[in-house]
Amino acid sequence: MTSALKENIKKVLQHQVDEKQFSSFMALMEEKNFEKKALLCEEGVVCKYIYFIDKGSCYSYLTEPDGEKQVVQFAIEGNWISDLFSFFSEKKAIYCVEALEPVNVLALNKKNFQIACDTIPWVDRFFRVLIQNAYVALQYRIAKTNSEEADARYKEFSKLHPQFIQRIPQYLIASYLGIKPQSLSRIRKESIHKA
Amino acid sequence: MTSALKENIKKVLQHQVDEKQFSSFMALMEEKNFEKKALLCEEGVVCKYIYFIDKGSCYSYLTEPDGEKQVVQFAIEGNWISDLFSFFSEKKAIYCVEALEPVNVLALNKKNFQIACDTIPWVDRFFRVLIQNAYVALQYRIAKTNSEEADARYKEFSKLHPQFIQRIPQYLIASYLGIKPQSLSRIRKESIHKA
DNA sequence: ATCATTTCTTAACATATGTGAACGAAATCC
DNA sequence: GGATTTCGTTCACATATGTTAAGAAATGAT
Repeated sequence: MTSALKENIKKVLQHQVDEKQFSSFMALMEEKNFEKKALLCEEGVVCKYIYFIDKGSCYSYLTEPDGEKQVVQFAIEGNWISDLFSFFSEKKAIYCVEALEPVNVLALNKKNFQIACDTIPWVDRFFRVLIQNAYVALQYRIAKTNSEEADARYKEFSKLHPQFIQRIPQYLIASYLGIKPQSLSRIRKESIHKA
Repeated sequence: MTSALKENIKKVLQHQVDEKQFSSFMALMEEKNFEKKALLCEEGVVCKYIYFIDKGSCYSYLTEPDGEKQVVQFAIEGNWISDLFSFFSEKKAIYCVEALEPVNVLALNKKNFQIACDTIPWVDRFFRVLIQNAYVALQYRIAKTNSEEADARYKEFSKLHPQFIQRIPQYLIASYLGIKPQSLSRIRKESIHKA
């Protein structure tokens, strides 16, 4: 259960971490399990944890005034997910995080997050780099969302996240790409013709 | 010259900072001036600084294979801007940052960034929160980009950044919103009719 | 297995945004 | 201050995506 997290830390920091320090970090995390469709964070409620996905998958979404769900992020094994604004500000969440499959996660609450940052040398830096990487990726995603048409965005998404294509319902991928399910269906059909 | 930065730090950290520590931080920054159209970062070149805008404005953009510029961020007095990926990884930048008006900035290079993080207690946290806030805002922006039509996006942008509307050419705002200048012109015309 | 629910596909039509071109206004350059 | 370029607007037409609706396919429950 711990090895995926260790790999993740190593990848983000680009170096190995001390075994004992890693154990202290692990000790601050709670193992939790959720059924499919369970909510890990809920809109309107303060989000108490940031989650590392050990097994399974989830996604976060915003609910529009008209009830539409707008998908913001997907997360599978090895990814982190939360409503960061809510977690850090302790204000009500604006996103929901929902399990797509049964999930096992390591959950870190804010008190333990603070303790980890204060007592384990690389933790502060780890989260800074983690968020930094996410920010950089998001900036690129928005540039592409604005400049490319839907078929190119889908093609890039498939290439970048082939695992997601397998495991995530198309109507959620459509939302993530900013189009309707019918449009994604059309795009997929056309891409088969061309290929 | 220093008061804008002090305000910025206070706002991000949500508390005052020690005067002496602030001076040490300031001492690590270089004052620089750029003419309109000058490049603060250039695609293909490692971006050596992160910039705090003291006076003037800039924007960052991606250049598409067909030569189109895709605007990613605007920055005016009190904002930070850079190609963060390039700055931290020391790899070639994928964005350009260009002055929209003559600008005065405080520029922080990577060596000094490290020194500041290592020697001034709140600096590490300051940059983490800064990036965190930017990440949260971007996530919201992409959700809206995907779910709202161009007229609503423009309306929200005007409301959120009235100063930008005054100072930034429309064709750049159009790019930022993911539409063509002609479409923005049409949207503006229609919004006058309705109002 | 059967039925109910959810997800995906297809089609005809509606609408928003893109494209190309023209023009004038404004800004910039000598 | 006049020449030149850049920017904003408008229009007619092209195209991508949305909408509505129906049914097929897949999934889940009993």
